[in-house]
Amino acid sequence: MKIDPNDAADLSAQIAEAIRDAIINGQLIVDERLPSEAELAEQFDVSRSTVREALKRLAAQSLIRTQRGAFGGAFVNRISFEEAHGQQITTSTLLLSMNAVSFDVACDARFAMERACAPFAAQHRNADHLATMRAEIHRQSQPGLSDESWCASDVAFHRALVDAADNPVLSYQLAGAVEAMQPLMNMITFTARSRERIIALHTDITDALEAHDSASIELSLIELSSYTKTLGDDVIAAKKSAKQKR
Amino acid sequence: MKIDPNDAADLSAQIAEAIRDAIINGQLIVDERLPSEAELAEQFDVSRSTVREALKRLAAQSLIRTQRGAFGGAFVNRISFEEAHGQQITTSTLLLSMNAVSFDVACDARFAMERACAPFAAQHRNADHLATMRAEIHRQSQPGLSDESWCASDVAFHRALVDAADNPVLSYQLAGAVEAMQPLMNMITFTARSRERIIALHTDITDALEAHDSASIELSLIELSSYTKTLGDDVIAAKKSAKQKR
DNA sequence: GCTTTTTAAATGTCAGACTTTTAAATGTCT
DNA sequence: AGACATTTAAAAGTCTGACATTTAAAAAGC
Repeated sequence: MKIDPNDAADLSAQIAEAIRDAIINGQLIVDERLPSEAELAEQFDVSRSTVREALKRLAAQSLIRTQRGAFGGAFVNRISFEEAHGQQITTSTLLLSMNAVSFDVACDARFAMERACAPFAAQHRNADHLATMRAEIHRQSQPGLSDESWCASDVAFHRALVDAADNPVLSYQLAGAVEAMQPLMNMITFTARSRERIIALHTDITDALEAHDSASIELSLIELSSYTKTLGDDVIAAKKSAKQKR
Repeated sequence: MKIDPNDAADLSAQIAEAIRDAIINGQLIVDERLPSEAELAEQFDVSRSTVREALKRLAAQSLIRTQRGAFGGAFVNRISFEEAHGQQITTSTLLLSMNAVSFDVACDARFAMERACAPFAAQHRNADHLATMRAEIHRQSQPGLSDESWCASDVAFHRALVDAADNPVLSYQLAGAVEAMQPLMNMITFTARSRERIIALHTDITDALEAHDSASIELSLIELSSYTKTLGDDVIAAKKSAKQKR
């Protein structure tokens, strides 16, 4: 593990990179303890503060965890799906909010990926998934449900659909995309009529899932996608005309 | 921006979280300059080192960038698709290598997401995408191509297919998954016969893409997925029997 | 043999100094 | 007046050394 003296980057960034590389190509294995900060400082010939900044960088990416006290130190972290999922959400959310991604593009991506789950979900769904989805549909039917609760229930419904695919890799990717879309979805005010339409599609999806009918799930998702895009575009159009009036 | 004195976490983690939250709910906007390290230290009533550790955490997630010199400082970063993509690859790669994800599960996820691109790719593909894909097929046909070059060409081919969908959100998610699968794909030794089969499927995909025939693309991808899984399973079976002999 | 106390190693935090980088401000020359 | 060189100040980057806190093992006490 060496650092390049010609590299223009900061020392702490170089050290973080060296350690990250060592983890990625397996020179450091999961749960292995790194040398102490003092030892690393000596190895890299830098001060302890510099080593610490490097370690904080790695900790921010869940590559290591630190433990205080005797026999503590920095350990290579086994990154869990949950942690990776959390990072995905943060990154995707910011990406969408900062890059003027159009509602349609985000919506297309989200439902396309969800559609990708359909065949697996149709195959692996169990009673729990169906029960969750029906429960969320029931909640969505309650009159007087706030927009916020509606959106939360919508996420829960789709999350159950994704989880039904029983593929952690897909779940992690998808759930990230679904949640990242939430801020955009929250712009939409769901009227009673639009809710009714969405609930009908949710019911279709759940029925098709119960019948192991992947093709029907996909069809309903396509409809749901285009309907959602319509709603989103309406909101945007309304905003634009309000701006022109001013 | 306050920190909770009852929070058990480290100060630098708390400060990083406070600033991250401020960025996410838009209290700090893109390209806005944060107070200097000295000012932040005073605001949060901690030492400069602690502030610096917090800032390094944020820098590791591309949430801020720092610039030295007068009128430098820490600025809220507009996270680009490319950066997000890079983080995705690191995270996904580690996730797969550390969590004993089965080849089949990873393969399913990868091709499912790729299949999700098919309708959009069929619609938006242009001559460039087709040319890239045909060029990669040509490269793949060269006898004596190393396994490494074969895999690189395979990635380039699928990347072109994904890019043809013309949806940056999909590209970013997909390309991450495809590249994260590479270490697993590299375990496979591609024989002349298996290469021939894959090239035939690549050709089918490209032809279907040219014909705007989304359904055929999906069919070929399903075949490619199951064929890839067969190859992977063979490798795993061979390893197992070799182990038993020992 | 169990409980309590001690101890040492490690991270977390702080204060202060010095170095390097950078862009604006100032000065100088034509 | 404009172009170029120099100065300067602000800010991040780094280093040193100290102290606080946490923690688990080791030692002591019963």
